Amino acid sequence: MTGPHTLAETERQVNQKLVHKNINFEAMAVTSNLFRAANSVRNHLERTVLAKEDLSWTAFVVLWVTWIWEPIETRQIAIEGGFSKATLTGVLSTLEKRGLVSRKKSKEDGRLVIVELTTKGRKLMDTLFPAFNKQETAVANSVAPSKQGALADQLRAITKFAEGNN
Amino acid sequence: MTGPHTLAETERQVNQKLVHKNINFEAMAVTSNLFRAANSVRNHLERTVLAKEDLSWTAFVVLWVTWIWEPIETRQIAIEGGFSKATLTGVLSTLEKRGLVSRKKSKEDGRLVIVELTTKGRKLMDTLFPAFNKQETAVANSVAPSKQGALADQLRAITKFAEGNN
DNA sequence: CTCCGATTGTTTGGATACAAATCATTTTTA
DNA sequence: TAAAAATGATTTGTATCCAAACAATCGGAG
Repeated sequence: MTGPHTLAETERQVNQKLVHKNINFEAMAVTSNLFRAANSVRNHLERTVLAKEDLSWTAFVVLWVTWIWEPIETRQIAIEGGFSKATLTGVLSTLEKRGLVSRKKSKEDGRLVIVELTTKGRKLMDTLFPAFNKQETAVANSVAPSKQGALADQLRAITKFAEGNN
Repeated sequence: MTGPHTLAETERQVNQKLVHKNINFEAMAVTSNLFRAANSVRNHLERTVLAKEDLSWTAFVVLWVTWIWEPIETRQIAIEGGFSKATLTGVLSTLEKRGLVSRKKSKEDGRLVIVELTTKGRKLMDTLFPAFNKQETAVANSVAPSKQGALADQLRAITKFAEGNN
């Protein structure tokens, strides 16, 4: 009977439930739309770009970071990509099995593992990233190009705050 | 030796690697900062608000949606919360075991399951959500209050585009 | 030199999420 | 009305991710 609610309906209901509770609605709108946007964009990019190469989101991020920085130490990939060392180990093994990256031990420090793209991996990124960026462009153009720089700045500010350990 | 890179270093390296490839850097900045921001905010809220109640992110979203709309059908919780029915089934079972929500079959349609908060669940949300919203406010105030409405609008526009099946 | 603590990558165990198959119920079709 | 299709929640199997424990290595302090 009651189908999914429109955004407007939801906001009305939320208001009615919370109006007497001294809630900051504008802040709520910022964060909830932040999550919605990030999820939908990720799904969009996975669907339109990554699916046909059978790459998970994290696998793509690993390839991307490696592409930019290679040769790169694994710990740095994890930091740059924003996931744990444990996750990285698994993803790297998969990518290595598929012949897209190579691991080798560091000569200066036997604890470190150095990662590079293989020729195959580099060739993949040479075509994959432009396609990815084309979709990024389409997504970003949902807001006027003249406003995109400011939007990125605001998101940076939010990240900076949230990463400070409050 | 090479520590984690600053944002500025990363951008310089990316530019150098891609400058000859006709890449839209501004669009790239929008999406990458969107993901960074969403992740860090989610971690921040989990750490500062949800951890002490031992609630996962999804569990909190389920409680929130139910709180606003109860009594509510499960399929609607899944749509509103943005996750699959399968995921919801598991989370609901956990929350039910902890005495925070109750399930009952619909009388009009035996396939449907109706969810409500228990008194305990309602009491939890009465204190938990204001605390949550306080952190949302702190996060949102990373950008000037006068700009927050526009930011939310831009994020809505991005979501709308990315959800259209292109 | 030799311990001892720190650092790094991997393994292990458990949580989370989803697609596909399944079961129960309702609605539609003939 | 009886069979078939559709709908909804759950179960099952699988993939992803992380924290904590672990093994290997490094760098000092004595």
